[in-house]
Amino acid sequence: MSKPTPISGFPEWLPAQRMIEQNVVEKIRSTFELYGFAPLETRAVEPMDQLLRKGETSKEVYVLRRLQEDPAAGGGDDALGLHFDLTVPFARFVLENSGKLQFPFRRYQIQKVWRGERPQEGRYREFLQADIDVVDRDTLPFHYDTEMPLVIGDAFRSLPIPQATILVNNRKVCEGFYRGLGLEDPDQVLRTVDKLDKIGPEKVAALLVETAGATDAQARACLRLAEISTGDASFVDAVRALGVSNALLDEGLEELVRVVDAAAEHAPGLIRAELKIARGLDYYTGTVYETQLRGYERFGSICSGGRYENLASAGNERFPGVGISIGVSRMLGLLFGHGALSVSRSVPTCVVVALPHEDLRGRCDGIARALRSRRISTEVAPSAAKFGKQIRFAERRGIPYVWFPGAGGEPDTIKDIRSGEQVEADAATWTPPAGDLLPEVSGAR
RNA sequence: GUGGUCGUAGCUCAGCUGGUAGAGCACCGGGUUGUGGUCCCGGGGGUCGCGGGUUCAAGUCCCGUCGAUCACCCCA
Repeated sequence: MSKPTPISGFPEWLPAQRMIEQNVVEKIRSTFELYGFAPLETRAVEPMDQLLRKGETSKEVYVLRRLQEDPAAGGGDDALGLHFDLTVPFARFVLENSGKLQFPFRRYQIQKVWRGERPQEGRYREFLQADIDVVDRDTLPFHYDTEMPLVIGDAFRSLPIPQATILVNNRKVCEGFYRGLGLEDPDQVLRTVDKLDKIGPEKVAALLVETAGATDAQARACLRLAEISTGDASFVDAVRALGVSNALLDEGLEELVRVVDAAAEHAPGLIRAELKIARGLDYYTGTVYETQLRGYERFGSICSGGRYENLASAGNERFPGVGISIGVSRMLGLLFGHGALSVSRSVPTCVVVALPHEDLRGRCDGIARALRSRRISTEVAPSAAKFGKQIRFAERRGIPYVWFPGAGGEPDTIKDIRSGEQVEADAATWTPPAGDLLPEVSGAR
């Protein structure tokens, strides 16, 4: 049998990286809970018609099929697919369980999702997302739109990663502006303007004239709007200066100001109003978020979301929501790729108990048990090799301490192999410095 | 899903116009007969991503495929 090879787009981390991931996820999770988001996990699969309810994303959905299956039965409305985000399954869950939930309902979900896209650095087919959403019945107060970035800001500040900037826009601003200009197809304009960074203003203007029925003047105005980017509420003056008036535009500006002002008060420097960002998903109706990491701008957003007015609705019931999702795998993949994250050791072990002789394994196991009973991660050396080798066993793994059972009635000793310092110790009482108890994750090298 | 670039030891790479694989680091052993990291000596390890083709002969040329990466699409 030949050597197995990776499957494109399905990353597998080494233990050291997995420890970083677990550490990062735990910090994100605790931040979410600090804000009162309740834990939720939904199944990995959804009926295809649920997944395809919004937008034409069908080509990226992985379909579930049994090996022994009647070919004629596949592909119906009841076919199953792996979820490609956590918002759509959540919307379904809310509709299904609305009678058992209290509203406004705020929950977090940290789960794998799957997309059949072509992988690249930081883009995978199987990846982890950490998502928060708030939904309410009929209407959802706007202040939740201002809260989302603050939660994310706190989560990111708890991690040893480069500075994150959340870019915010509001679809009402764009749509209102375009309509105020007299453009009939705001969605088409939005899609075109979204290409600004890739193809440049000249080509966008030409495309607007070509595909969205814009005049040269209208196209120029759209570009002027897209240029606006401010860290405070001054974007309003910049928009007003373009001389377009429209009720929806006014509403959008007012909302966007509230988001920016809230961040200015609680998390200065976290947010920029960036009027060119659009977001691909078509269920967003108001606020939209994207997030860049300093130094990693070219890799795009590692955390995005927005306001959706109609995603969770069935019959008379309607549950508008707002949410944002951290692309954990994407973020880690990028940082790993640039050597920007490290752990103090490659295993959880804090202490290796040296084994002087195989006959003493029982005594060494006892020492390990005593340490473990006080939550100190301990393993006993694999074999009674020379002490030099046993120390090297620990060193290779970054394990900071080696415990030496005392011979012939001598007291035990413990050696910090980083400093070489070795002192007497009692397994019933010895405790490592707080910083050595668990592996420490840090940024850069 | 479409197109481009790349793919030699665990890692970084060398291998000229085709002549059946090499270095540094890492790893293992010994010097140092039970306390590592330096130094010296020695050693193991490669179906040259995989499969097919051209050729007397392919790591080297051709085709396919898988993987990585980039652009498009889309997006975490």
